[in-house]
Amino acid sequence: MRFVIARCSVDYVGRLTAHLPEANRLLMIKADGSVLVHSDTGGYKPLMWMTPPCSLLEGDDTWTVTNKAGEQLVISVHEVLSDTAFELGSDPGLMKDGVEKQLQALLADQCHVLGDGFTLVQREYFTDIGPVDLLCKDALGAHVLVEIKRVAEIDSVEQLSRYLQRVSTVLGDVQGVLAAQTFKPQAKTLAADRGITCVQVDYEVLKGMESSVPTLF
Amino acid sequence: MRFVIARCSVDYVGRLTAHLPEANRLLMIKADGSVLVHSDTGGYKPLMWMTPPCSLLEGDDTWTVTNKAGEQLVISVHEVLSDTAFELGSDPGLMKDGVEKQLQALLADQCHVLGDGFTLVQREYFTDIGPVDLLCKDALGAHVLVEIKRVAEIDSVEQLSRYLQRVSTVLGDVQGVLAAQTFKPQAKTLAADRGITCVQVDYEVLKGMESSVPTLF
DNA sequence: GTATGCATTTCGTCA
DNA sequence: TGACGAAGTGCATAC
Repeated sequence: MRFVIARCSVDYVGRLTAHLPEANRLLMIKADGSVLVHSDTGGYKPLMWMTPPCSLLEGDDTWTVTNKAGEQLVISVHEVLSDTAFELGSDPGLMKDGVEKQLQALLADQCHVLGDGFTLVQREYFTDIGPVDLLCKDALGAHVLVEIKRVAEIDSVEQLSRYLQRVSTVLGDVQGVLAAQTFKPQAKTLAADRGITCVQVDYEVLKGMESSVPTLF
Repeated sequence: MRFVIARCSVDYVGRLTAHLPEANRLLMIKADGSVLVHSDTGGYKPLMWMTPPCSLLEGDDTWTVTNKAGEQLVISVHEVLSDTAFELGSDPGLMKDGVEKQLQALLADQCHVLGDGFTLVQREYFTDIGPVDLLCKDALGAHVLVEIKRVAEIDSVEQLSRYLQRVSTVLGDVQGVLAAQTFKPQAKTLAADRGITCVQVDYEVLKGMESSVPTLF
């Protein structure tokens, strides 16, 4: 990885055009060829960048970064304050826990929390417009489609509505359940309007319940 | 801005939990307090980060970054390979051209490209479920709602559908037009199903047409 | 402060 | 490769 501190102006021409006036910034060139232009504020996101694969043509005082699609980052380097490089080696990558897939796995195991007497028929039930997170049956044996989100927004209700409409032509009358850790007010309102049940779930509680099962015996 | 090259392991506990095993990485501490952990690959996005406002507590070999919500980034620094800092000063910020707002302005001026004899009634027409990009009238004087996207996806159709349903109670029968530079197939299909017209627009052409008008006289 | 929608979204997965 | 959905989405803006 190479770090250049430079007084520079930058232009991006690609999906949009953008211009950065002259100022001191960090230019970061990664081993994979990607280039990031960072300022001292506005964490996380670079002011401008080019994602790999791309190539850097380093001229006398103009650097040009080009990718496959022909998008360009043109950096005019007016003064170099520092130019250093380090060999970092490859990164082992990171482990995540708590995202939607985990929630889906937990709810597949414990779908009774979604409704009284609910049993799992299938996880990732595929329709021709996409996969439904869970297909369950309620206590009376009627089918239930379950959509799982970390945060349920209005789009989640629309998505489940489409599934319900689609699946009803195959399975007949089907209920809908939207399960999430948090619900946006609009989502709750629209869900109620569509006859969709909202079930708030707690990831930590679900995880605790699951881990308690194997340790009990 | 401070740059530390270090052999470190990192843990994030917040909206999810994540762990980075020991490896050489760049730790970037910005003037606004934000902390970014970058590896030598995977451009643009840091492996882990904390966005401002947040505070860094620098212990002997453990750095702890905490934000208002109580989320934490815990960095175990095993070996520091480099530790430098630069005063970059504030950034003048960047100029953008070509995003949705620009497209909206251009189409407001040239709404005839959206349909024969279309005239603009109002830009950013506010409804109680949100603003409609353009309210137009067609050649016959009937109202038309226009939703503008750079890329039209299925959600764009849902969004316009909601507006149409809402506005129809006020303005009576209303047509819908979805204008975008590119359309996802699903969006086109659903739009056709809902009786919504899709109009593909070219940003460069619109811009050329607009700039030609004032220079003609 | 909360809610809403855009983003050069980026990023993964799967057909 | 293209399409689709999630993201610790981040981020600006309107209410």
